[in-house]
Amino acid sequence: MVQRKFRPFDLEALTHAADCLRTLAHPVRIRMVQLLLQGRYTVGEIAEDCGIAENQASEHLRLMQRCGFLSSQREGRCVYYQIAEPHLEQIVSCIEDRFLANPKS
Amino acid sequence: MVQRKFRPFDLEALTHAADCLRTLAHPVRIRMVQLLLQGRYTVGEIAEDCGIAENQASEHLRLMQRCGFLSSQREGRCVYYQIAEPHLEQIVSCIEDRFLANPKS
DNA sequence: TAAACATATCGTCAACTCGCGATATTTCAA
DNA sequence: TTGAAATATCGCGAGTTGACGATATGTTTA
Repeated sequence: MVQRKFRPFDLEALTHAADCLRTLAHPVRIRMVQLLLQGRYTVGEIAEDCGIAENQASEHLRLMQRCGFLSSQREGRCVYYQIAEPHLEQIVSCIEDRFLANPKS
Repeated sequence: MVQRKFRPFDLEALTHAADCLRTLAHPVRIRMVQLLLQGRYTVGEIAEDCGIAENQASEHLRLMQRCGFLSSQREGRCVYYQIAEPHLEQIVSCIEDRFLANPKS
């Protein structure tokens, strides 16, 4: 019976949320997160899965790392990326439920 | 023990999901959805809550209506907007959990 | 019908995004 | 130490987004 209190208009928090959402709002980046929810992968593996060039993959990954979604470690020549933001699973799950589950308009 | 089957790369579905996400990825539009989750409101009321001009509010509302998030009816001079996509509550709830609950970086 | 109100649309401009080729950096192997 | 592999960064150009003032449309009241 907890009435969700209606938040004040916190422009800064809303802007931060919007920035992070926008970071996710790209077909390739959603795909990358789906892949990385399965485990850690190198830039090359991710690029191949998404069918894009390595430099583009690197750029997308950098954006998502910058807003805290991903982290990376270098191992030898390769750099492994992985999910760093635990809420991503829930968020992507919502998106899958609505947009990627059963093809509806 | 259901291993979530790893989806094929469906560019069209991913693009649609990304388009809709991008529609939500704006501080004012997130706020509008939060407000409309409480009930239906007119353009003027929404504009005032968000602290923006009516024409801008109208534009934001149009974008969200176009991708199926909102619907509207005219009643007299006023136009009422409301949530049309049931999944929005869940999605915004995820976003609030992560970004709007307790102020963390 | 004219004026006022509520909303919608248009045009413009600055800012940002994306893809892409070129180049740089880091690491390993020969 | 030279070259190749893996990744990152840069610069450009086309396209998109957002804010905003101006104008248009639809509705009610005088």
